[in-house]
Amino acid sequence: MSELTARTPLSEAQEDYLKQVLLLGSGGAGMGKLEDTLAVSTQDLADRMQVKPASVTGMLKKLAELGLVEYEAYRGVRLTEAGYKVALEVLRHHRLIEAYLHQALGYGWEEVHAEAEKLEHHISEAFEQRIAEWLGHPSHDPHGDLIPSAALELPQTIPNRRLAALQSGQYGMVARVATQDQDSLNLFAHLGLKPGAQVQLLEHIAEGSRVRVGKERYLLPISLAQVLWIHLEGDSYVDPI
Amino acid sequence: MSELTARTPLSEAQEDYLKQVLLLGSGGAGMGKLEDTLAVSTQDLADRMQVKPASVTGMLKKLAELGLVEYEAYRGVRLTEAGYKVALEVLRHHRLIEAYLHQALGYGWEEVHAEAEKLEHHISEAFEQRIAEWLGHPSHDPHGDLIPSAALELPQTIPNRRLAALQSGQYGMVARVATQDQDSLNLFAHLGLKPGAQVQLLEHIAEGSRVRVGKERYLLPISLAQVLWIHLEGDSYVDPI
DNA sequence: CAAATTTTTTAGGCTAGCCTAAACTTTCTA
DNA sequence: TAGAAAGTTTAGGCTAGCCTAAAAAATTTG
Repeated sequence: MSELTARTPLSEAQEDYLKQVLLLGSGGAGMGKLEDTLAVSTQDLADRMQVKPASVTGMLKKLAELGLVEYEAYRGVRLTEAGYKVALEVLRHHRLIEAYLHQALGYGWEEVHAEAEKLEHHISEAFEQRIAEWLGHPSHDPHGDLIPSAALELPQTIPNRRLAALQSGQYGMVARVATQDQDSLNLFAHLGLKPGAQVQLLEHIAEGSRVRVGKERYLLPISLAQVLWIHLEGDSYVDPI
Repeated sequence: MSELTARTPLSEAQEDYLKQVLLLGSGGAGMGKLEDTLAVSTQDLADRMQVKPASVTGMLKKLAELGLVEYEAYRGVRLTEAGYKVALEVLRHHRLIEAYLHQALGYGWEEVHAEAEKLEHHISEAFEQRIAEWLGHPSHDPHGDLIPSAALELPQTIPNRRLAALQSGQYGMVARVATQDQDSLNLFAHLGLKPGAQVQLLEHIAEGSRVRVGKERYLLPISLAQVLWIHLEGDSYVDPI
């Protein structure tokens, strides 16, 4: 209805806002269809964009005029079909770049986010295509996040669980490390907790979650246990201590 | 004397201005030491930057305050030591990216300029290092331009000659294709006139320069003959017609 | 060497995106 | 359900980088 499909190229800031509306609206979990997304509050956007709420309001009005979001005062914002496509495009760039840096240039999986964040707005479709081909059209980036397809669609996501929601004894495979905080990423990398790693929940205590990774046992603060998504495989007995 | 070595990160526009001061100040030829560069006029910069002279004046004043250029009203501008380093860094990024796109991702040598132009300001030192390593620390980009070393030094350049300055019968190897105009690049690529190609000058006529490339004969407009730099190898007889 | 031409500068404006402070809703809670 | 807290908007400002028009300086030329 309201899409002005007229394509004046978007600014970096505009693309970032759209991306964050998508990420915030999809909840922590996978990322369903557009219909499943939630409205996002100005405040949440302000936090993510490291910007004051007043600045967000201004940008949302602009994006609404462009037909990229539906914005209703005090009731949050959500993407239109057009805005959704833009957001997915940016996300595809980001995640393809991460995968490429990791696999082609030997970056550590915990290092790729920052570099991709800068590059995602500046690569051409040709570049996107070439690295996608080089990578063999991967479905996931090095953090375990889904990469939107070239047609800008997201495959259905397998339901995983946060480590914080596991029960004592359950184990599984790290499916996603859903944080962008560099310190957290470094810590996860140091502990070997990257996508694909086996991990077992020992117990939840007040300070966090005790886990076993290989022969090591660690205590993960709650905030970290919240961003580690586990693909469950079963239960098992664990030797005490 | 006047360098404020304080490193507030430069804007994209500032980096571009510095790069153009370097390129314009070095004349068409190689690119000597800083001492050998000429002062560059506001007008020339305006042409290159696709901007009005008044805008250039403003930027030059800012760069002068930052200690990156020496600027004297009506007498042009030249880089300071600090500005020279910045310009070389940008140039290194640009040319390494060109080489990488060509060699690692299969871009045509005539396609790489535009993509590199966008990326050069957005890559980290880590990225620079990794692609330089992947490439084996190349000395030239796909257009035959010198790549500044990691220490930001330029090796001495071998004296070549413009095609337009060759005499009938002389032949040699294309050393550099010194244009950024996409149409010209496409034409050169179409004719096989890329760095490394053998070419012979048949004769200069009013409309341009007649050349032989392999078994083909072409007429190059003067403007194109001016940007094709040839490494001379000798003379030889050519069949008429 | 003075007049014409070119180049450069000044002055005033514009847009994008951010800011703060203050004024407003709306929502939560006792 | 009233008052407090949270969230949102308005209004006015700032910087970067560009613009135009007109003034001023330098250079070229007859």
